[in-house]
Amino acid sequence: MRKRKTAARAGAHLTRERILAVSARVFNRRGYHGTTLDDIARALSVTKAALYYHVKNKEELLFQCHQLALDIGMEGFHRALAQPAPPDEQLRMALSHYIEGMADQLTGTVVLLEQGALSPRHHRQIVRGRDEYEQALRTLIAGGIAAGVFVPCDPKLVGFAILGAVHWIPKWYNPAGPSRAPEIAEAFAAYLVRGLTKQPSPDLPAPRRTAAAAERGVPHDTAA
Amino acid sequence: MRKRKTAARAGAHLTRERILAVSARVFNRRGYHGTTLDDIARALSVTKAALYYHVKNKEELLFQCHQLALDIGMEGFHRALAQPAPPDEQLRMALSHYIEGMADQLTGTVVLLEQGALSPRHHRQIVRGRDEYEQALRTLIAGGIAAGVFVPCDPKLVGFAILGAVHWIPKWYNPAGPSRAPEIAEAFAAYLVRGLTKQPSPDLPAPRRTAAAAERGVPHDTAA
DNA sequence: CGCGGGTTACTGAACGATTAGTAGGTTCGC
DNA sequence: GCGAACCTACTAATCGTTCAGTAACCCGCG
Repeated sequence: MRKRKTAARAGAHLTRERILAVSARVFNRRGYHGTTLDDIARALSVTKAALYYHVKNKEELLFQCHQLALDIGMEGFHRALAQPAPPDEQLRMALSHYIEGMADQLTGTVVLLEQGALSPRHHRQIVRGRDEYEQALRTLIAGGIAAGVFVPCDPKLVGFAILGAVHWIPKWYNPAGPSRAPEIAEAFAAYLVRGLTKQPSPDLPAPRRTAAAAERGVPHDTAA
Repeated sequence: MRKRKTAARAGAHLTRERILAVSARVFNRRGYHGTTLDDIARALSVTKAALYYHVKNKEELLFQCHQLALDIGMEGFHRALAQPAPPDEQLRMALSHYIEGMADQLTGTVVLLEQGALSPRHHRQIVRGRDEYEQALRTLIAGGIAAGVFVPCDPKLVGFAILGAVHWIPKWYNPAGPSRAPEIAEAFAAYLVRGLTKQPSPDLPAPRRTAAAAERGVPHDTAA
């Protein structure tokens, strides 16, 4: 796909993966336009010019982040739909995969956060991918309703609610915090699916300690 | 609070409210740093310098947006908690008020979207307000669990899920679109509360037409 | 009634800081 | 000694902010 040949050289600190992961984190924290290439370079302990050896420009960096996020999301969906399971179970799987992927690989990337940040060509491509993802989600929800598993509702609005909850995760997720990615994925998927299912499903995953003890929050973006 | 005396003059197109509402919309679309004062001025059909007659600077504009969003949120909570109603009904009221307020008054403002955009003083103030709001939400959820109305779960994580769903609304909400604010507020509140309640609550508000017909999406940030 | 000082609500132009992107040199492993 | 990987130092452009001016309007004074 790209010119990578013998890139895993000796002192090659800078891999495409590392650059993408760090960029995504900084983009999420400070916004695309609020992030300077020096910010990213500093987070990678290199200079700005070193980045330009690996990536074409800043916009391309953002594009790759979006593309990766979409790929993770779609992969989760395809896996879930391939399983012979009821819609609620499929939805739970798809969401769980997406959330874990976002948290682990990217520390999250927000899809199309800032309009006008991507070039028109890239914008179209990402919008197309995002629409596909949203369609898949709505179709799954509508199917669940038709099958009598889900409560009647507007799949579009509920889909937006689900995506909002998931896309917001990078805003508060702290890899060093008390909640690990799999735990979050499980809790979110359970809660978000439970709002749709007709049958009273089993209890949501409870916190490790008492519910009251969990009220102390992660400071999230306070601590930076 | 301000020096406004006879401001409702003849050609006074520019009111504080209008500036805030328009700024919030543009900030939400393009991000804080991605928004130039010329963008906002153009949306208001004035020049950039005219803005400086009404507001101190760009950062102050963002601060006011955040403050207004927090005020709307907290007001909804206080109203809901003042009612002698069970936790699920209180939560529904609080969320509904917040969502309608965001959509109507501001077309939404995203709380603390870009770190480092606010001055340290303003940042502290908004973080304090946001933490209060989150605490109120978690306390309400925890209370509902203790009262046996809500399913056992982690109030912190579920709270994040709810806030994410709500804060994401400005990203796709289109005042000219098919879904009006009260409808969205009702659907969201119902879905988000339903994921918590033990008793199988009545069906979610269904779309006006068939569920399948609603699958055609608003193009949202495609159309701009 | 008119006229003049004062205020409100802006405009256009400029400045200064920031920052994406570049040009060209340097180091290090093979 | 050669090229991959990186650095230092710069440029060009954007954008927040300031500032001097100005048109329209209000109010009191003669």
